[in-house]
Amino acid sequence: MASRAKATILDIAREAGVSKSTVSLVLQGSGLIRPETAVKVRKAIEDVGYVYNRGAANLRKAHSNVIGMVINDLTNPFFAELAVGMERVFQAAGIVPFIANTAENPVRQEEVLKSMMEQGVAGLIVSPARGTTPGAFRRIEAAGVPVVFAMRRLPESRIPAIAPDNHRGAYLATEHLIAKGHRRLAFFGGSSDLVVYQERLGGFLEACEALGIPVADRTIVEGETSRKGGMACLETALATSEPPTAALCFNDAVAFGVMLALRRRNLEAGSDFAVVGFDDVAEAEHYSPALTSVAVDTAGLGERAAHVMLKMIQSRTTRAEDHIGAVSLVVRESCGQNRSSQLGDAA
Amino acid sequence: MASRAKATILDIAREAGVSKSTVSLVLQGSGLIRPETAVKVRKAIEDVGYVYNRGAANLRKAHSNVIGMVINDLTNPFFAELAVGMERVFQAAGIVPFIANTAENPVRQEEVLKSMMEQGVAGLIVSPARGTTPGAFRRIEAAGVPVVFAMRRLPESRIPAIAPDNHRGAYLATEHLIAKGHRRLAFFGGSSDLVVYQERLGGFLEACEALGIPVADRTIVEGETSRKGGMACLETALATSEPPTAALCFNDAVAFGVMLALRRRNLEAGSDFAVVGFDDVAEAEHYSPALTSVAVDTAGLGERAAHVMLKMIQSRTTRAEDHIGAVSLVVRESCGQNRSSQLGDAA
DNA sequence: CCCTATAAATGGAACGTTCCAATAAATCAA
DNA sequence: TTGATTTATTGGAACGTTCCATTTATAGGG
Repeated sequence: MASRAKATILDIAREAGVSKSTVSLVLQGSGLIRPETAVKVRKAIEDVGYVYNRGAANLRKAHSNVIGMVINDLTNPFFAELAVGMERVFQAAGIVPFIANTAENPVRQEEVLKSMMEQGVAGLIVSPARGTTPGAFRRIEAAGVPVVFAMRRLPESRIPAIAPDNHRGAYLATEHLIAKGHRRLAFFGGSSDLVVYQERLGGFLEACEALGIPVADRTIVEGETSRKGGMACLETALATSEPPTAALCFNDAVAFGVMLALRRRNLEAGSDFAVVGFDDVAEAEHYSPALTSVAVDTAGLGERAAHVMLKMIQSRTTRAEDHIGAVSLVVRESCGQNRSSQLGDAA
Repeated sequence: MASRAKATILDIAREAGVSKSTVSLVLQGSGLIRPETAVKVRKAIEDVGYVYNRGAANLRKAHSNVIGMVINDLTNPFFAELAVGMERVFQAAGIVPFIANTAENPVRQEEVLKSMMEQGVAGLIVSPARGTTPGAFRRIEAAGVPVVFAMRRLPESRIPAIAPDNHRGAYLATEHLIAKGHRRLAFFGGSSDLVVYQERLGGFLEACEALGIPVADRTIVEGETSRKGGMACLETALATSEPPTAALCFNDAVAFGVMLALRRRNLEAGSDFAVVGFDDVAEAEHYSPALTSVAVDTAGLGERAAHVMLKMIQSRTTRAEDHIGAVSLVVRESCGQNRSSQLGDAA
C-alpha cells in the first residue's frame, strides 16, 4: 500500500522533460523559468505526489524555515496565547514554528533543545523550565543559533528576553488594593527561584513601602502556581493571627484557586476578601466574580518575540535588546467596592 | 560572534585522529568500536561543539525520529493533556513529538501538514480542524506516512482514529440526568459538522428514546464549543416556553459557560438547573460547584494513540484499527440532589 | 550575415551523513 | 610459521537538494 520509493526532483524532471535544475528553480519560484515550463513542471509535481525534502535542501542552503518554540508548561493557556501571537508573524514570514513541551523539567528540556538543534532550526524561542542550569544554552549560542527567552529569563544570561513589566504590574495592583482601603496585604504563590517571582514580589513590596504598609502587615506565602497552590495559600494565610484582607496573586491560576477556596468557606471574593491576579488570561473576564488582573498583552509579547527573532535571523546575530512589555491593571469585580470612602478608583 | 562554519563529522574525525566512519559508528552507539576509541571520539565531539545534522542523516537512513502532532486548538487544555500522554510513550521510544497548532483553520492545517512532511516526520497524529476536506490526507497517505486521528475523525476516511466512546458517555450522562428526576432535557453546544457531535448527540437521543423522554421535551441548541458558546446556549434555551431543567453539554468548556450564565441569573447550578460536561478536564473538579462530567481518560488516549503510531511505524503500514476508549461518568455537584425521590444514584 | 546581448535551461560539484565492502590488526588452531 | 577467524577501522558511493558556471536558443544591432 505504501508508495514505492519517494519521488525526487529527478523523477519530476524526467516526467516533465526538463533538467533537475529547472525543477529546483521552479520550486523556488525563480523568475528565470519560462511560465509555460513552470506550469509543466508543477503539473508533474502534482502527478507524482512529490514531497519536498527540506533536509536535503538545508544541506546546501544556509538557513531552514523552522523555528522551535520550547515551552515549560503547555497546559497553561497563557502559553497557548503566546504561541498564537507568534504564529501570526511567523506565518507571514513563511516560517513554521514547532512547539515542544518540557513540562517544567530541565532534563526533558535538554533533550528537546538538542532535538531541535539537530533538526536544524533557524532559531529558538524558549520559556525556560524552572531549574534550568546556567550553561544549558552555551552550546546553542556557540553554534550561532539565535535564542530568545519569552516570559521568563535566566539570572545571569546574555540572551535577550521578552517579558512584561512585572515590577510595574505588581506595583499597580498593590496600589489598587491599598486605594481600596486594604491595609493587611498578601502576596500568594510562586517561588523565589524564578526571576519573574522576584520581579512581581519586588513590585508588591515597593508599593507597600511607598504607601505605608508596615512589614508586619505583609503576608507572603509561596506556593505552586496553580489553582491548587492558590487554595493552599489562602488557607495558610487565613490561619494566621492577623490575616490579610486582600491578596495579589502570582498569576491568574493562583487567583482562581484563591477564589475557589473563598467560596468553599462561604466567603465572597470582592466583598469579604480582595483578589488580584496576574496575566489576565481569557478566563479572568468570564469568571464569577470577574477577576481583576494585570493584563500583559500576551499575544503582543508573542508577536514581539517573533519579530525580534526574525530580526536576529536576518542580521545573523545572536544578540538583541531585551523587551519589556507594557502592562495595565484591568479592574473587574474581585476587589469589590472601596473599603473606606477615602478614594475613588484609580483605573 | 557566531561560530565559524559548523563542525561536521569530518572535523571530529580529524580532531580525534580516526576516520569519519568511526565517528559515525560512535554516534550511533555501535558496539563495533573499541571503548577507548569511543571515549576519544566523544571527547572530540565535546571539544568542537558538534551538533548532529539529522537532515543529512535522514538522506540515507530510512526513518526520522520525529513525529508531528497537529492540533486544532491548543488553547483547549484538553489537548495539552492529550499531548502529555503521548510524550510519555514517545520519550521512552526516543522519539520527539513536534506540536503545531492549526487554530481550527483548514488552510493553516494544510500548510502545517505540508511543512511537517517536508521535515520528514515518521508519522502524524492529527486532530483535524473543522471543515477539513476529505482529500486533505490523500497525499500523505500516498507518501506512505502513517497518520492517526486523535479525538476527532473524518466522516469517510480509512485513517485509524483513537477516540473515546462518545455515544456511551452521552448515554450515561443523560441516563444520570433522567435518574435525577429531570424530564425536560437539553443538549448544548457543538455543531453538526463534527463527527464527535453526531456521536454525543446520538447517545443523548438514544437515552431519551429508551427512557421515555418525548421529542417535545428535548431541546437541542448548537453553539460554539467554548465558555461563551455555553452562555449563549443557556440564554437561548431559557427563552423557550417550556425551558429544560437540565443539560448535557458538548464539552466542559460549554458546561462552564452554562454555569457562569446561571450564576449571572442568580440561579444555582445543581439545585436550579443540572449541568453535565464532557471530557472531565482537570478544572472540572475544582470548579464551584464541582462539575459532573464524562471522563474520557485523556492522557490514556494519548498514550494509546502514540502506541498505535509506534506500531504502524515499525510494521511500515499505514493502516490500523480504530480504538474506542472507555468512558465513565464522574458525579460531582453540578446536578444537585435527586429531583424526585424515586431513585438512588447510579454511580 | 555575423557578432553580441539577453533569456532559458542545464550538468556537475558540493552539502553531512550512512552503509557496504574492503582492509588492517589481533587472535587462534594447527 | 601459516592460514583462518574475529575484531576494529576505513574509504567511497549514495542520498536529494542548491548553486555556480556553462551551454543552448532567441533576439537585436550594425
